[in-house]
Amino acid sequence: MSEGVEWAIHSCLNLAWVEPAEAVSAAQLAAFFALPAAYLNKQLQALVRAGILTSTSGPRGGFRLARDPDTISLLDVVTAIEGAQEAFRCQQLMKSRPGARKDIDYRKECLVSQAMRQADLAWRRTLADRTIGDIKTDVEKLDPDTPELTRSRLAELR
Amino acid sequence: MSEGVEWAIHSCLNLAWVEPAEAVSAAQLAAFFALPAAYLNKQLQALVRAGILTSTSGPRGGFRLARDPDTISLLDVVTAIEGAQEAFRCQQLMKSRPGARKDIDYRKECLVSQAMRQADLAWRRTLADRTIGDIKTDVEKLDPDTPELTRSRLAELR
DNA sequence: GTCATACTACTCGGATAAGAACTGTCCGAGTGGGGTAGG
DNA sequence: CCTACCCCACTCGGACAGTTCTTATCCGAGTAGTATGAC
Repeated sequence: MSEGVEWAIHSCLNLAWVEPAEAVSAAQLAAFFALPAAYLNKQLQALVRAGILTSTSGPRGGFRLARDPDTISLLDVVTAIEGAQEAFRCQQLMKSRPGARKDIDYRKECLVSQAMRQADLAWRRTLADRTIGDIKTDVEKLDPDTPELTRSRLAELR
Repeated sequence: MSEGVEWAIHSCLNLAWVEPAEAVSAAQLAAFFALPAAYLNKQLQALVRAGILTSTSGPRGGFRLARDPDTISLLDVVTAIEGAQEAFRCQQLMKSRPGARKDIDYRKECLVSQAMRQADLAWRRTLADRTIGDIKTDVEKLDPDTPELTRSRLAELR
């Protein structure tokens, strides 16, 4: 899995902690995490295309959450970066088996494919049940200073 | 995910359908599925290293299941090909956060990492619950001719 | 006919290239703000 | 002093290289079976 997923999730968390009216530039977020700015920008663009963030050009521009953090699941973020296709893609080896039929889509019928898909669904379900808002809340419970510390640190990097 | 995973699972299934005393060469399996022989051989070597198959050199040599199909889970096969490390590897971006502590291993403490690990565990649990023996049985229920057809087809490719 | 021996063909195993995907970088289009000059 | 205009710095966005991982290939070490020749 691309490391951009981790960058994206932590960036969304930071954006959830600043004022919704205020945009944060890719350069600020990159400086915050000590990451390459241009490449992080590339990942954030993917989040914009997925409808998770909105972007603004020019001075005082940057990225904002496009919707409430409670409506952004981890699966949304992962899908935005990695793409929607599942990790295991069936090549339909069953077609090479004697007695195979041409009219069957083995991506659905093959029992191996089904088992792998079932595991993939379990993974997706777990990620879909956890939102940016959840994690934001839980982090604040562990360390109540986080919102204020994050805001001030980002302000320094403007 | 590497496509070798699918090759490996289907190869194990075929090996489960031949006589346990009889070895099947990589060339036979490759011809069966119309796959590149040398590369399939490489994947099967990984299964040998993982203790799933045993190999024999020379004429009438090849690969055999190392143990009962019911004791070989899909997770075993996936792990043999892909490696044991989970897909999401935490880079500990939390360390860049103001108020972070050096003495904490954020690969365990970071809530993002925990959420991703939880999803990974759900995926692994699903794969661990499904064995080569399970699939073998289910396929035979759908098509009782499969064992005999597989054996004879492999014999042709000798 | 039987046994020992050498040979041959076959198989795995690891070392070696080609290709793709991920990672990282750079520059241009567009935008908003601030400075400046005129009223 | 107020306003309109122009310039500039800032930001995203997509096009362009470098690096790592996956995919694919090739050749050598070792082995089992077979043929051959001697006894």
